[in-house]
Amino acid sequence: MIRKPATIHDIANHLNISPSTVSRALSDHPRISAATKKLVVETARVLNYNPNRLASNLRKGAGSTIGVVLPLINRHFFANIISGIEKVTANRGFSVIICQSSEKLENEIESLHTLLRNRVAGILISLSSESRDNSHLKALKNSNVPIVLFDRSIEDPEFDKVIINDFRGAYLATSHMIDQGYTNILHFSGPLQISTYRRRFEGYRQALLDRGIPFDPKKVYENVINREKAELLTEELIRSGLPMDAIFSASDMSALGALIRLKAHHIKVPEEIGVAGYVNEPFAAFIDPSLTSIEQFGEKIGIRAAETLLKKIDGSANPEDTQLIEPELIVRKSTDRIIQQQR
Amino acid sequence: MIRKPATIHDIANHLNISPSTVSRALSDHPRISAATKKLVVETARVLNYNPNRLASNLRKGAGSTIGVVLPLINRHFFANIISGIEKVTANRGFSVIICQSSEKLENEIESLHTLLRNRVAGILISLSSESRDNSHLKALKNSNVPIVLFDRSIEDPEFDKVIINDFRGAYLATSHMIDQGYTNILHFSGPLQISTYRRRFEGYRQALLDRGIPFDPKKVYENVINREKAELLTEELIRSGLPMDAIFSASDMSALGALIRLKAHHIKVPEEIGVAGYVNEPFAAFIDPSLTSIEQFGEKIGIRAAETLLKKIDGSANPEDTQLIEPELIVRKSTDRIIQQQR
DNA sequence: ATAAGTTGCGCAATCGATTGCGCATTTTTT
DNA sequence: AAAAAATGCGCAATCGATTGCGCAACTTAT
Repeated sequence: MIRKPATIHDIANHLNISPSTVSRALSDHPRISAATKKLVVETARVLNYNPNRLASNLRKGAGSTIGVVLPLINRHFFANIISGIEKVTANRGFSVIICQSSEKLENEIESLHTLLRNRVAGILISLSSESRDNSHLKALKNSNVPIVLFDRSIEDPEFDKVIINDFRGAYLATSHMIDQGYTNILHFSGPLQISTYRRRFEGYRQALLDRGIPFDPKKVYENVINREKAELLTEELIRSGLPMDAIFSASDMSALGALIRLKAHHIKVPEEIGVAGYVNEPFAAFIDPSLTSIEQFGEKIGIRAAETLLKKIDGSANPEDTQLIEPELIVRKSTDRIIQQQR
Repeated sequence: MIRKPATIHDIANHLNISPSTVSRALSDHPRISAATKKLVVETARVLNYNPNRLASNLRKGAGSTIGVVLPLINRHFFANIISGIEKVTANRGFSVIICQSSEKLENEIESLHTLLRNRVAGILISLSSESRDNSHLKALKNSNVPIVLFDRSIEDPEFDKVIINDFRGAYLATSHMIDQGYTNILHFSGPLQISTYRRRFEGYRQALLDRGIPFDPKKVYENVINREKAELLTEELIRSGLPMDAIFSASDMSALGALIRLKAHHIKVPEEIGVAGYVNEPFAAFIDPSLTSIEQFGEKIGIRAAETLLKKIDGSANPEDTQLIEPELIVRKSTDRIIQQQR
C-alpha cells in the first residue's frame, strides 16, 4: 500500500484545528496551550508524522544540512574526518551531504554547485591537489554560505580553517631521530609547492638546525610520495653508497618503500638505519619493523571543523581564523634503537 | 555583501517574461521557442542562477538525494563502498546523505527518520551488528521509499540486496590452503549468528568436505574477531601443542594476531604453518609475511547497490532480489609454501 | 466596572519551482 | 477560405511548513 507521509494538515484535520497551530505546537510556541500541544504531539505520533525538511528549509531559507567536499573518501585519514563530522552534526540535528572531488578541480567546483543547489547551511571543504586557483572559493564568499576549510587549505586569512601543525609533526619526528643518535637524516618529501609537504620540510629543517646539525638541501628528495618511487630511490641510494643513517619520509607509503628495499639489502632497521613515516596509516603498526609515524587525529579534525562551522552557522561565535591541530609522534621500532624493542 | 541566490523570478523580471516560461525553458520544454530558451539560459548564467533543490524537490514530491546508512565510515571496506556509491550518484545528479549508525540499532533507526525527513529518493543501508529485529525496515516498506540493502542484510526476500558471496570466499581460501598441502586447518571465526561469519564458516567446511578432509567442529573457534583475542588464542594453541598446520581466519585482524604470536615463537609462516585472513585490509600486503586474504571489492558493491537503487527509483527495472558479488582470493606469502616467495 | 494586558488560535502570505489549463497567434490541413 | 492543429506563453494552484498580524475570550489592573 502506497501512502504519502503525513503532513501538519493531516494532524490539523484530525483535531479540527489549523495547521498553524499544529506547527506552533510542534515547535513549542509559548502561545499554544499545554493541552493542545499534548494532543498535537500525540496524534503526530499516531499518524507517524515526520516533518518535511524540504518544506521547512525552503520556508526558513536553508537550514539543516551541511555539505562536505573532500578529495577522496576511501582514505583512512579522510574517512576518519567524515566520521568526526558526522558525530558532531548528527547530535545537532544536521544531515551531511558528502561529495568527492577525486582530486579534480572540476569535480570540486561541481560539488560546490550541488551543495549550493541543496541550500546547505554551511560547507566543509578540503581542497583537491589540483586546486591552485581559488576563485571558486572566493565566489562562495559572497553567496553568504558559511565555510570552513580543513586539512588542505589556502593561505587566505579570509577563510576559517582547521589544519594540522605539519611543521610540528615533522619537527617532532626529526628531533626524535636525532635523540636516537641519527645524524645523517634524509628527507623524502612530496611536491614542495603543496603547503602540507612544504611545512613538513620546514619542520625537518628547523629541527636539524636547532640541534646544531647542518641542513643540506641535497638530502631532501622531492616528489617521493608513493611506495614505488620510494623503492626506486632507496635502491639507488643504497647502490650509490651515499652516507646516511636515517630517512624521514613525509608519508607512510614511501617510508614503507624504503623499508622494503633496506630489508632486501639486509640493512638493519633501526640499528643501522632509522626510518620514520607520516600520517600513521593503520598498517604502520603491523609491518615489521613497525613504523614510527605521526598521528594526525583525523576524527578530531572533523569534530573541530564541524563545531567551528556550526558556530558560524548559528552566529554564536566568530571563531579564530586558523585552528591548529597538534599531531603526535608515535614511536615504534623503526627508529627505536636506544631502548631497543624493550617493552 | 550579502546576496540571496537568484531565482527564476529574477530571471523572469530581467526578461519581462513569466516564471513559468523560465522554468520550462530551463527544463527544455518543447512548447518554448528556441529563442526564449537561449535568452533564459544566458541570463541564468549571468545572474549566477542555481536552481533551488529544496523548492524543486518539494514540488515534485522528493527527488534528488539518496540516503546511505552504514555501521562505520572509517573502515576501509565501508569507505570504499561510499566511494563507489558517490561515483554513481554524482553522475546522475543525485546527492548523497551519509549517516553512521556506529553499530547501534538506535542510531540506525534515527538515521532512517532523518533520511525520511529529508524526503530522500531512496535508501541504501547496511545493518548495524545490533540489528536483529527488522521492524524498522519493514516499516520503511509502506513508506514507499525504494531501499536496497548492501553487505549486512537480512534474509527477507522482500528486500533487494547486494551482498558478498562469503561462502565462496571462504571456500576459495580453504581450497587454496589445501592445495598448498595444509591438512589440519583451524578456523578463527566471528559470532556465528551473524550471517557473514556463518557463511564463511560454511564455505570453510564445505571446502574441507569436498577435498575429503574430515570436518572437525573443535577446530572452529568462535568470536575471535580482533587481534587481541587472536593473540591470546594462538598463544594458548601453541602452548597446548594442539596439532595444526594452518589457520584460516574470518578477519585480517585476527589473522594478524595469529601471525604475531607464531612469529614470537619462531614458527615459520608459511613453511610450518599457513595463515590466511579475510577482507584484504590495506595492511595485508605490507606485513611480513604478507597475508593471503579475500578481496571483497567494496567499491564495486557500492556501485552495484547504487545502480540498483537508481533503477528502482526511476522504475526502469525491477532488479533481482539478491545480487551476489564474487570475492577474489589474493594469494600472498603467508600461505605460499609451494612456489615459495619466488617472483 | 472599565481599561489594559494576556492567552489561544486562525488567516493568509511566503519560500522557489513546477505544471494543468487556457488563451491568443501562427501554421497546416481540407 | 474555413476548420483544425500546432506554437508560445501566462495564470494560478500546488508542494508542506512557517510566521506576522489580527481577533476573540479571558484575566488582571485601576
